[in-house]
Amino acid sequence: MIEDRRLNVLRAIVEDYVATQEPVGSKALVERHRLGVSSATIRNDMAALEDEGYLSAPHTSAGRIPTDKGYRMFVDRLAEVKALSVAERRAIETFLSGAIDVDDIVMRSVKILAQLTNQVAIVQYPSLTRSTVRHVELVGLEGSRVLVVVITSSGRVEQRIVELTQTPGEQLLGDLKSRIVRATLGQRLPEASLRLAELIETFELDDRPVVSAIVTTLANTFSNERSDERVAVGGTANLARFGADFDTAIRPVLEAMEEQVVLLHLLGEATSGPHVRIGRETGRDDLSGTAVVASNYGPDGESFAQLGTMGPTRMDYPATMAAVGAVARYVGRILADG
Amino acid sequence: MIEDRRLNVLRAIVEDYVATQEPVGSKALVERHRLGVSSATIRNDMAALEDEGYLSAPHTSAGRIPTDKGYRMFVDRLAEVKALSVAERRAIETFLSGAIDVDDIVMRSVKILAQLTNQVAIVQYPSLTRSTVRHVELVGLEGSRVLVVVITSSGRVEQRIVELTQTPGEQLLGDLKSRIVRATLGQRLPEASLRLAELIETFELDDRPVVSAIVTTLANTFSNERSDERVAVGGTANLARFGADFDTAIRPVLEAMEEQVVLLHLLGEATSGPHVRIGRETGRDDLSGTAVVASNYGPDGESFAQLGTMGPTRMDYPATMAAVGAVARYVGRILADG
DNA sequence: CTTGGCACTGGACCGTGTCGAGTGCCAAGT
DNA sequence: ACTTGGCACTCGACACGGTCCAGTGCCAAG
Repeated sequence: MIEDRRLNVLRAIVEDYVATQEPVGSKALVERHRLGVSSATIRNDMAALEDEGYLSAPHTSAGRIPTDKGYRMFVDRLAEVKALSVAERRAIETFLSGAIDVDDIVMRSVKILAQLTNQVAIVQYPSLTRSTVRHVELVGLEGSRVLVVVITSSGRVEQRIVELTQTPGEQLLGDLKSRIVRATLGQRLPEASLRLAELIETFELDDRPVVSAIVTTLANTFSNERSDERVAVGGTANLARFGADFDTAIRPVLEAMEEQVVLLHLLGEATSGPHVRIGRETGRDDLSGTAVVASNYGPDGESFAQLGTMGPTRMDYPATMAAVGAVARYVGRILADG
Repeated sequence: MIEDRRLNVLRAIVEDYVATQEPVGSKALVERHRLGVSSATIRNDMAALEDEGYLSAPHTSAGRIPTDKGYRMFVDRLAEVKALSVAERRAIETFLSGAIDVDDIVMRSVKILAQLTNQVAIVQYPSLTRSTVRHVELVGLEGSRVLVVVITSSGRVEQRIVELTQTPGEQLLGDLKSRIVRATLGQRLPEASLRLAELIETFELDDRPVVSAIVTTLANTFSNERSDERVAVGGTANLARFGADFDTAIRPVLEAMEEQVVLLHLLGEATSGPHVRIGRETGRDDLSGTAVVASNYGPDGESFAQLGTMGPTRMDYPATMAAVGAVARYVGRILADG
C-alpha cells in the first residue's frame, strides 16, 4: 500500500524532472499530481526513496532528482509504453518506404529516428555476418581482371575487383561460379566463408592459382569486418538540447560519436525489443549522464543489426522506447521486402 | 611606410588573438612583438585600423579583435604559407595510402584532416559528373534480371539490378554492351548519359524494350545526383574547442552538418588551391562566427570534388590552409593511381 | 500513518565597491 | 609630420554582503 504510493511518487518525480529539467520539490509535486496526501507525507516518502538510493538531492534545500537507479526502476516497473500517434507511424512508414537501396534505408532511418526522439540517432548497417548469401556473380573484365559481386539477404551489394596473374577461361569462370553458388547459396556469411575454403581443393592444379585468388577475395568479402562495423549517426544538432553543461553532457557524446567502435559497443548485443542502458550501465564512465535506448532490427525473428538513440539520462523513456521500437520494426519489414 | 607598420600591427593582432583567444591590447602587443615603437603609437594605429573596419573593440576598455574584414586582409595579403612538418606529411601519406577503396579514402581523409587541423573536416565524395567512364559491364542473372556495373575514373563502382519483362539473349547483351562501351568509354558521365539516349534507336524494334530498360538504368546511374552530393564529416569532437559560446558558435555548425546540401554549398565551387570564406562570406548568417577553408581535389589538373574544414573565424589560417592543401594533393594523387 | 507548523539551510539574486587593463587625447619633443 | 609619455576616464571582472525563498527535517498532535 504505502509501498505503492512511494513508487507513484518516484514515477511522478521522474516525469516532472524530465519535463522541467529542474529538481522537483514536495510542494510542486502535490500540486501537479493528485496524490491525495499532503506535502509533508511526500517529504517522508522522498526521504525514504533517497535512503534506498532512488533519489538524490543536489544540495540541502533544492528538490530531488532521480538517480540512475531511480531511472532504472522507472523503466523496469513504472513506465507504461507510450504508443506513437497515427501521424508518427504514417511519417515513419512513408519516409522509409521511399528508400531506394540499403544505404538509403539506413540514412533515412537515422533521420527519422533523430526527428522523432530529438536525440542523437545511431543505426548500424545490416550486418554481413548475420545475413545470408542471395547471389554471387563473377565477371571477366578486360585484361586478367575479374569482378566479384555478392548480394546478401539484407539487400547489400558488395563488389571487388581481383587482379589475376593469368586470364581465366570462360568455362573455368562459369564452372567456378556454379560451384560457389551451390556451396554458399542461402548460407550465413561466416559459414559460407568456410565452405569456400574447402572448394579450392576440388579444382585441378592448373586452375588453383586463379581459383584461389578469387575464392580468397570472396571469403574476405564475406567476413569483412570493416563494413560489418559501419554505423550512421544523425541528429547531432539535438545535442543542443542537452542543456548547458557542455563538458559533462555534450563533449563526451561528441567524442563517442567519433569512434565507430565505441558506438557499436553502446548499441550492444542483439536483444529482442528496445532495451535501455542508463548512465554507467553504458560501460563508459564519461557517459555517466547519458542513456542509450537500442533495439535490434531485421525481418521477423532474424536480427541483422542494432539501432537506437543516445541522450541525456533525463529523457522521456517511454516515448523514446516507442520510437526506437517502431522504427526498428518498419526497417526490418522493409528489408524483408526489398 | 606608416601604412606598412599598420599592416604589421594588424598581422600581429590576428596572430595574437588566434593564439590567446582574448582581445589584444596595445601594451601586450609591443611586449610580444618587436615593433620598434611605443604603445601609444600602436594605439593610434589601432584606432586607424578600427576606423577602416579591420578591427573592433568589444567594449571601451578591452583590447581589439579582428573583424571579418580584418581576417580577409590577413589571409589575402599578410599570411605566409606555413609549410607542414615532415612528420605531418609522412602521416598523411602513410595513412592515406593504406586505403583499400574509394569509401575508405574518403573516410581516412576526413579523419586525418580533422586531426591535423583540430577542426570539423568535410570531404565530398568524388563526383560522378566530373569523372569519366572507365568500364561498363552487363551480366545476365537468373530469371530475367540483369546486373549493370559501372566503374568510373575516380575508382567508384556503381551497380544496379534491372528487372526486365523478357529474358534477353546472350548475343543481344553482348552486342549492347560493346555498343555502350564504344559510345561512352572515356566520356564524362553527363555526356555519356546523352550518348546513351541516342543509342536506343540503333536497335531493332523487337529489342527496344530490353535495351531501353537497361540504357535508362545506366543513364540514371550516370546522372545520379544523390551519390553526387554525398559528403563525409568528421572531427565533430573538435567543436569542443570552439569555446564556450555554445549558441553562437556550436549550434549553427551542428545544424549545418545535418544537411548535406548546406555542407556542399559551404565547400563551394571548384577553384584550384585552398580558398577561404570568412563569416558571412559563407553565405549563411548563422555561421557568422565560422570560417571555411576548402580546396578541390583530383589528379593533376582535374577536379573531382571538394574537401575542407570548418572552424571558428579565429583560426590559424596559414596552418589550416596548408593542411587542406596537402591532404587535397595526396588524395588526388592516390585517386589517380588506384 | 498522516498532517500542519516551524526553524533551518543554502543556492540564487542583487547592489556595491574595488581593481586594473586598456583607451583617447593632449602637449611636448624630435 | 610622427612619436611619445602622461593623465583622466571607462567598463568589465571579481569579491563581498545582504536579502529572498524553495525546500528540507523534525516534532507534536490528530
